[in-house]
Amino acid sequence: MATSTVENYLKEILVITLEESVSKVPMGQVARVLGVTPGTATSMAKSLERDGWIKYFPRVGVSLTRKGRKLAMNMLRRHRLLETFLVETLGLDWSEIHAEAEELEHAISEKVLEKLDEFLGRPRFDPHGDPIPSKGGVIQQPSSKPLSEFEKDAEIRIESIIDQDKEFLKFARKTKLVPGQRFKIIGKEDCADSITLKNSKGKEVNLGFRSAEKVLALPFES
Amino acid sequence: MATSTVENYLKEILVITLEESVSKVPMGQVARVLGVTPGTATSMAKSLERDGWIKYFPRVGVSLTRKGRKLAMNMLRRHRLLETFLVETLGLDWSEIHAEAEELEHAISEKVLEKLDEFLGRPRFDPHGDPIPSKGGVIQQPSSKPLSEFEKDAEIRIESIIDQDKEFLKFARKTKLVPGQRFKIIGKEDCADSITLKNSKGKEVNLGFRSAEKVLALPFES
DNA sequence: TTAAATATTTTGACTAATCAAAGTTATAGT
DNA sequence: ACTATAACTTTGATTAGTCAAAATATTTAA
Repeated sequence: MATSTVENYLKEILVITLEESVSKVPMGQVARVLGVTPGTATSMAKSLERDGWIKYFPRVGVSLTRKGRKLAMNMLRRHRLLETFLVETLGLDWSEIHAEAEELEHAISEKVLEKLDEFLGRPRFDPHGDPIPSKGGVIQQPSSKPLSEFEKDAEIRIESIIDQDKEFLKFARKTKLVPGQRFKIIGKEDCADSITLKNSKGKEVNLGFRSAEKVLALPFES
Repeated sequence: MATSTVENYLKEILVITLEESVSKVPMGQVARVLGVTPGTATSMAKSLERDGWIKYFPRVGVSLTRKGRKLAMNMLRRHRLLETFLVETLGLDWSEIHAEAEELEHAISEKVLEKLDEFLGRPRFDPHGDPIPSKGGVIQQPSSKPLSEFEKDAEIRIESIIDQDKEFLKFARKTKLVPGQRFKIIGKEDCADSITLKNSKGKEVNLGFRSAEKVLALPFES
């Protein structure tokens, strides 16, 4: 049986894998999201590999095995169902549910989770708009489309960047135009070939249509 | 902050203290209820004393400090509120809620607990009929006594079931021998160690004295 | 009252998870 | 291409919680 520390490592690795569409997650990133020193992450990676949860590629990163991915998906399901419960049923504030679910997800049994799912009416998205994996670990990603196809005022979440151009990727990174980030389309001028985005901190980004076609995004329900 | 191991030790010490009306709980009993070896219980007792949760009297036993009792009461509150939620809201079976609550009680925050209490309508008794301590740690004990101590022809209302044994709880549920139910004692044979109850629908239940001692009831005036 | 049984404590060892700090390797920018 | 910086790994230490088995104390019963 996995400890809750193991569950956390696997879940975070999965989340990064999904959000950034990568197969190997570098140790530095693992350490950062888990709030541990790099050395801790490295030694944990070895234990996780020993127990068959991940593959560890020294100085490169880690990827989930099938077994690890299955457990991680299950954690994500728990987390998102719990967040839904906390908002829908208990009326907690949007900003506080993450930390709460983070604790509860390790304690709730499969049986209680099932009952909770049923009680909530088998929701397919959590309060953040993220999809809730099914019991079998299948996650239904709503199909994404290029930024250029969204309308003004749409709220979106970046899904992926098609382009491999180094300059553009640098720009994208600098402006936080990376997978997982949320924006609102506050301006769209077809005649001027321009789209303006704004993130939650009020920062604005301008893109031409040619660039906007290279950025895939999902509609986001708040 | 107390780890969940600490929380468990304190809660179990409190439960024994309440159930047996003793002030010091011997280490052997602590070890038994927590499922650890005696040596482990002893070394844990020292840590708990070092951190001010209990007083440890070598070769005699342990008692809770004020600080320890406060935390233990809070754990009992969590446990019983969670059991109530699992039965009332999620419809779990009576016999399975103890183990579930045992896990969740360490993960639920004070804030979520408050919301849960509100959602449930601030119940004062859990599904077993045991009192739920208030937020301040006050517990109201109803003056109930074991079924075995009532006389023939007495009319009673089941108050709580002390035993946690899965088989007995299943039996109790099947025969409606649950908190709130009313019965008349239609037979009591001291020499045969047997008690016979009848409910308002005429259904009869037979219990040996050993089981009857585990069922607390209140005299009921019709 | 003394030996046997029972209860408790001590000792030494182990695992999981962590950190700090030193050592190693890769990357990036002139 | 070479060095400075960033990323990663190793090493040695710590804490919580546990067990097995040996040592000690207490209780019980003959």
